[in-house]
Amino acid sequence: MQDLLGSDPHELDPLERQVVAMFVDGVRVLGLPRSIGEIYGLLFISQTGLSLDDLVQRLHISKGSASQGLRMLKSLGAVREADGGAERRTYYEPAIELKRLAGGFIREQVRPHLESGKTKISILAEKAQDIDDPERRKFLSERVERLETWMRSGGRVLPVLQKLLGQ
Amino acid sequence: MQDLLGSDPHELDPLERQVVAMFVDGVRVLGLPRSIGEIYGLLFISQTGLSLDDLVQRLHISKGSASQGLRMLKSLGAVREADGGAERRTYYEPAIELKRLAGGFIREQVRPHLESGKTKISILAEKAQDIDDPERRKFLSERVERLETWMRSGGRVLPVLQKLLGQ
DNA sequence: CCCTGTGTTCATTTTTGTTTGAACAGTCAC
DNA sequence: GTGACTGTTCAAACAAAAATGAACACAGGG
Repeated sequence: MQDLLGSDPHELDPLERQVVAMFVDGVRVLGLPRSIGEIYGLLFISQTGLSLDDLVQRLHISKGSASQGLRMLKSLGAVREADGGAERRTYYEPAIELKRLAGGFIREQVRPHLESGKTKISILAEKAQDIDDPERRKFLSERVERLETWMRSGGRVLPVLQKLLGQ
Repeated sequence: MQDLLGSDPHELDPLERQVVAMFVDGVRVLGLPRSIGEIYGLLFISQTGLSLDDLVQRLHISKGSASQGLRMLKSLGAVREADGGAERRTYYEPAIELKRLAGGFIREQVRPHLESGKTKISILAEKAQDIDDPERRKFLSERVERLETWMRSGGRVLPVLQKLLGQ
């Protein structure tokens, strides 16, 4: 079904395309899947909330991708559901405060790794104590200590980051 | 050729294995390939510098991977060549100062994206001015302004990050 | 009920990115 | 020169991650 009266609203216009591409690039740096960038990008540049079906049709992605992408974006606090009134389907809007976006990313993607890292290091620290050769043991202790320093620095940095981005 | 007098020096001992696994996890968070984590991890836990061949044999990776991995680690400032005296082959040692590691990562992996992002946004800003519908144009300008704010925040944060990690 | 519209799940396919290994280049010793 | 050794390159093979789409669950409405 072609729209013969001007541009097809199902297609992205060049400007939208460019914004979407920008966000696709952006999320790749963060190690997130392409579809996340497409979805967030389109929401970011849209004046009205979009439904899952809107995303499917305009981005040419599958319902599955759109559903999973929205789930992740919600968990990151990067999109919220608009209160659609009596509407059946739900519409999504982007969160555009950097503070919120960064906070969600840190909470969901960074902190868990920091935590599990700390655990692994303490296990390592114990094992290092069991080494027989004293010289080797000393060296390992130093390196483990270094890892612990790294983790402490990481822990100190995150709150500062969040604070600086909240402006 | 089996070493019958104790552990084979070509094989990683359990502790080394664990450290390597930790770094493999770590670099994945940063979006870097597995081999980078393996190589840096083994260097980190080794008391002496290691040659390319050492890495190939102990990690069971190809010469190609080792060569490319070392190149990237050098560009990140995460390994340096030990001054091997009259030795033919070169030995590599890890940089273990967080400041240096973070600095290299920011310089090589983060800044370039920030820069290209700024460029893209200014192109976007121009295009937004060409939109006919005044309401749409106003909305787009706001969003572009928002993107510029994000970039400014990003630019402000990096130096602080480097400073905080240099301790 | 049954049917339609909305959204989720998950096994399979597709895409992307990494690793491999063979060919090659450079260097030193003889 | 020639051979042994060290390291690089890059097309092809492979593995990991993401997207697809069909089956499914759920919620109104008629």
